[in-house]
Amino acid sequence: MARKAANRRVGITDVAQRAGVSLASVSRVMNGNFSVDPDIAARVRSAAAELNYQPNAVGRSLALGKTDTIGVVVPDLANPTFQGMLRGVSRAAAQDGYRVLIADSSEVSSEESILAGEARRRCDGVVLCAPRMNEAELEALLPSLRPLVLVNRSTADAETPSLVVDYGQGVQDLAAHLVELGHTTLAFLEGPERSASNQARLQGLEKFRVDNPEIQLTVLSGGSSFEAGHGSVDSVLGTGATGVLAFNDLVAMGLLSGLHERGIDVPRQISITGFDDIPFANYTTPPLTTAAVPINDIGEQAWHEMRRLLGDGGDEPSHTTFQPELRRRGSTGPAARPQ
Amino acid sequence: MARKAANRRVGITDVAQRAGVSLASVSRVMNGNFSVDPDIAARVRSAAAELNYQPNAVGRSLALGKTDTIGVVVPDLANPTFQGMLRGVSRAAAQDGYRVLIADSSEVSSEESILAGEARRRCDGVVLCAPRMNEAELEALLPSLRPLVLVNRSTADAETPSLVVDYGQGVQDLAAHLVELGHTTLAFLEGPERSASNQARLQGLEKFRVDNPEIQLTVLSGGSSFEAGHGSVDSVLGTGATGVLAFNDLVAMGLLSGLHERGIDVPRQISITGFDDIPFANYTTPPLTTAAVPINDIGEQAWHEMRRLLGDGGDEPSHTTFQPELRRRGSTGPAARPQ
DNA sequence: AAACTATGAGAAAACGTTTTCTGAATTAGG
DNA sequence: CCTAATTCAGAAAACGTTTTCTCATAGTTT
Repeated sequence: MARKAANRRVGITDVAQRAGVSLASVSRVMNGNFSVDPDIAARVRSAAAELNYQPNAVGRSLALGKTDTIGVVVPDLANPTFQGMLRGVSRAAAQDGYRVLIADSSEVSSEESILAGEARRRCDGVVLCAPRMNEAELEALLPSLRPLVLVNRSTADAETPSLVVDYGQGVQDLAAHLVELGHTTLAFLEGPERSASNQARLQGLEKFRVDNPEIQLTVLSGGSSFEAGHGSVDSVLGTGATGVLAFNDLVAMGLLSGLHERGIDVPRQISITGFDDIPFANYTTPPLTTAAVPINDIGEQAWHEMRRLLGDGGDEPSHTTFQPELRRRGSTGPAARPQ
Repeated sequence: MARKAANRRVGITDVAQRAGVSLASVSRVMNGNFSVDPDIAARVRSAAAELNYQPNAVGRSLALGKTDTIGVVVPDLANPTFQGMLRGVSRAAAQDGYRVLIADSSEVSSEESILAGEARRRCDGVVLCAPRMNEAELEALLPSLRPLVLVNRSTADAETPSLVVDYGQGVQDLAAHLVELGHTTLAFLEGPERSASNQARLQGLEKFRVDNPEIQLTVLSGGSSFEAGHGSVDSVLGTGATGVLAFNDLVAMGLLSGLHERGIDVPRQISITGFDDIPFANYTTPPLTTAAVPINDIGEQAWHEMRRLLGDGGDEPSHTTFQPELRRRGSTGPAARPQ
């Protein structure tokens, strides 16, 4: 059959021609902006329907100077935390008719700035979640990314809103919970060294040390994945700790699994805490005691900040801090009596 | 300070002016397309650098007639399966310099067609994952979405590539596995009735029934979430089945958790199988026996099909079927001897 | 040395919209 | 009944690029 013909996409011009009116009128009808003769409106509408006219978004964006799209940069799409954030942003933005372009830096922090820049050029704004990017680079990039909302990261610049989690407080709450249960020897399985949120946890633990000089606390290098936790069994056991603060739920689950394989009972012999309260933290055996981070809300808030930036920009940019909430579950229990 | 000034974004015109050349030359230099006098090139480059020129992607897209972006429509961003698919597409597309716009229909199937249409208008193509959309609607929508790649769904139209999973075979493999373990009374906890993949499973089980007339198989209505599984404990126990085929891993995990609360031992008293092999299926206690769906690969393949569609379109559109792979793990075991 | 061919820079058209501006018609007011 | 104000359709400019086309210049060839 004829395949070459009618190949060109139908544009506003075709509709105008068919309806016997001008481009301007078609545009007006389609956007319902100005009053236009009902007769013309009807003609345009039917012409558009007959031709199955779909307005071209790119042309529209160019004329309007906006894309109704924001970019979200995340370090790793496989990580439940960032998935949750993305989902929160996406749903909230959709409510206001905005779409989300994703940029997954695949944990390659050198890519982050490039991706963020590219996203910004295609979108009206960027939500940046780049825990590993160093401060100087971020500072330099900042102006060219605006409107920008930072997640899990703050900056000297007061103009850009940021949503951060009080990891320091959260880890102190978890440690206090363990102490309360009678644990006196703790270990912290730390995350990626350069990660901002890892630093925050370390600072929190420093404070904890000052407040609880009698408690022994060892810091172990680890990572942020299930595998990192799974591989840390030996070093954890080496410390003799009865309470382990894992960097996050993923690590805790890995550790849990590793200890299980060794026949070590959790929480009877060792108590474990996670961080984040990812959806599955509740479903491990035993369920994970953790510090819950309202990650969906954070994503939603990130959008709200962005919307403010895109709109009038009325109020001051806000710098919200979210307090993690302790969830006591089965993975922590009373310390075993020193035999 | 001066804030109103220098407000306008710097465009190609500014660069041309500063370098003392024409727009055309700037464009040529920026894209490195044609040979251009080294002296001019240098002038342009330094001008661009001084002004910190960032080419406007929308203008570029309009001129080029392409956005280097594809849309991905998923029913639920909270579902690990779709997360995996999205990630696969996103990473593969990024390799080829493409970006992904996400459209989360939040399980509202009436939104799917609208979202898909909107995504298409903003992008060069659409990867559609809409298990609930009815056949007629899909068929009607098809032409306006092209280039289109269907995931987990096929259509009469041979032109649009599709990536499907052989759920029928997978569920038969799982059932056979249970039979092999000595189970004679099975239950299938079905998913959303209208879901295409649920239908495929039911068909597979019909075949299984024919092949194994001696096995008793009850179909129970359920859902696709953890909660659905968790809430099905009673109806499952009511069937007296010793082997349960859950719609997917999420449902299986919910069921597992519910049975655990009731003090029912898995797999000693009841064996459970999932479907998909989501990342956490391996980390439950006991780990889930399941039919592994290579969801990341599917996403990657979806991109490859899309790339073909966007490119020369050389070969025939392919309709790939992925075979789930049985993963024997701890949640299934020998049937208890009838006392 | 003259004519012809590369080479490459600039002017202008194109992409598909929205919106300002212009001008004609219609209505209201004096 | 005529002028002024108002409404609304169409022409044209604008958004920011890329690319075709035109033309001048420099380089080759006879």
